[in-house]
Amino acid sequence: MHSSGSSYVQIYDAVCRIPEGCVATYGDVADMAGLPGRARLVGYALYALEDGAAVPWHRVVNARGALSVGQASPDAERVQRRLLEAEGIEFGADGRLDLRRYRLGPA
DNA sequence: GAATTGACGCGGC
DNA sequence: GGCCGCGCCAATT
Repeated sequence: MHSSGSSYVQIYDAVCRIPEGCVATYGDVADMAGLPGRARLVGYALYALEDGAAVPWHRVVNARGALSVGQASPDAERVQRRLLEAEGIEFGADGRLDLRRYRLGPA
């Protein structure tokens, strides 16, 4: 019934759990969503997000501390960086952020 | 219905 | 520390 056969709702819920001013990797979100090892599914779920969704998708970055949104929309990457900086997250000269400082605990 | 791609992660060199 | 290859599942062609 309410399962809808899609675990994407779980992923969206996990992303919504990321506190402001912090970021999480695709693998972490997958783990929080109960999908260990399915980091790619997280990317698909966020890609399917509609413009205006109540999901802080900009707080999701790859394991390298960089933004992968550019692979889908080069313009979206700039928007993501803007939102992260607005939350107090600083980017390095290489366009990457400090995961050891902003990344959430695996749990 | 099969083959390919894709908002990734990790181990190995 | 950076680059290469494999694995994973879903959506698209």
